[in-house]
Amino acid sequence: MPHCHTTLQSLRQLGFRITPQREMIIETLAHSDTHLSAEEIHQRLQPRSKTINLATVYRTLDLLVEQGYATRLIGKDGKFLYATRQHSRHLHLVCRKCGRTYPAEYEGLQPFLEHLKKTYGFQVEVEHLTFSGLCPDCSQSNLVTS
Amino acid sequence: MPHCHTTLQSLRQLGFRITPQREMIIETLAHSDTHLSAEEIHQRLQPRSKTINLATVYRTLDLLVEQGYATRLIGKDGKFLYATRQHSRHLHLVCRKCGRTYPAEYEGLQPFLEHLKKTYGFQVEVEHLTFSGLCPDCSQSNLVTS
DNA sequence: GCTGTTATTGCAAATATTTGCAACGATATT
DNA sequence: AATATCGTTGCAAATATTTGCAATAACAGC
Ligand SMILES: [Mn+2]
Ligand SMILES: [Mn+2]
Ligand SMILES: [Zn+2]
Ligand SMILES: [Zn+2]
Repeated sequence: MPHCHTTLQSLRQLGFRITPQREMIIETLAHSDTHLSAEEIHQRLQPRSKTINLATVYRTLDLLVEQGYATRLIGKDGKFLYATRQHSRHLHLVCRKCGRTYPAEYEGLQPFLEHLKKTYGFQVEVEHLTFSGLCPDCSQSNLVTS
Repeated sequence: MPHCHTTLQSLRQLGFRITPQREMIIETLAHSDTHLSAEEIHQRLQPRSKTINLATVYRTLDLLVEQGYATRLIGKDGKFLYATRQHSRHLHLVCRKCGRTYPAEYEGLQPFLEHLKKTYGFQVEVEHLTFSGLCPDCSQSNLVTS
């Protein structure tokens, strides 16, 4: 069963209704191999549905994030982007200076996340963790005199 | 020398101009003990300056984040909030379900950040790191059937 | 202190995201 | 299959954030 169907079933079990709009949005996001903005999802749905509204896309994405089926991150241009949990897992290292994003492995992070779980009872979800800082290129030219 | 002056001097050395607007915005943010939104900063400046524009506040905050003097995070209601680097350092554990933020220590994270530095040359800035996941309360009621 | 250069501002318009509400339709019940 | 319930949608309006541009003013050089 493809993951978008799994998500739909889970949502139904949680008491949410499965509308054609939600089906299309989830399917589009799950089948994309890149992060998508609400606007992009909306445009990709135009051929299939003339009437689907952008607000519905936003609301569905909010629901998915809230329920843990998608993650939201801030794109290079400052707009929100979304991806499903099936999106390959990696850290996002985002340079505050040039805005570029570098993917990175997060395995070494596990011990610390377990520590957080034990100490605070908080379960961090590693999909799409984002760290902000300075990339190699920008580190050289920028020494902050604290 | 108060930290807001340090920031102003650093910005000047980087070639940015020190305008009264920037002074007021930086001072307001640096002296606040909580995260502030652009709108809140703008309102707090009204008594001092009738004409300061909200767009200027946004632009100045962008500059501060870009240059590493402030951090931007997403507040409980989804709006952006800002804080200076002088803001006490801590992790933000943000629950995706209820939206609450739990402060946490980040010391145990250092080894992993050094690993990132060695491996990718990326210098993560720990001020205001944000982890998303499920808080203790919401963990119980929400089991995602993957 | 005056002058020139050019980064920064205010304003208005553009864009991005959220929200109220009445109509609609998914689901459970019969 | 028809009905009732109530979560969801479309639409329009509200709000949040960004951007273009001409006028302004910071600051370096004289
Ligand atoms: Mn990614
Ligand atoms: Mn904080
Ligand atoms: Zn960079
Ligand atoms: Zn919670």
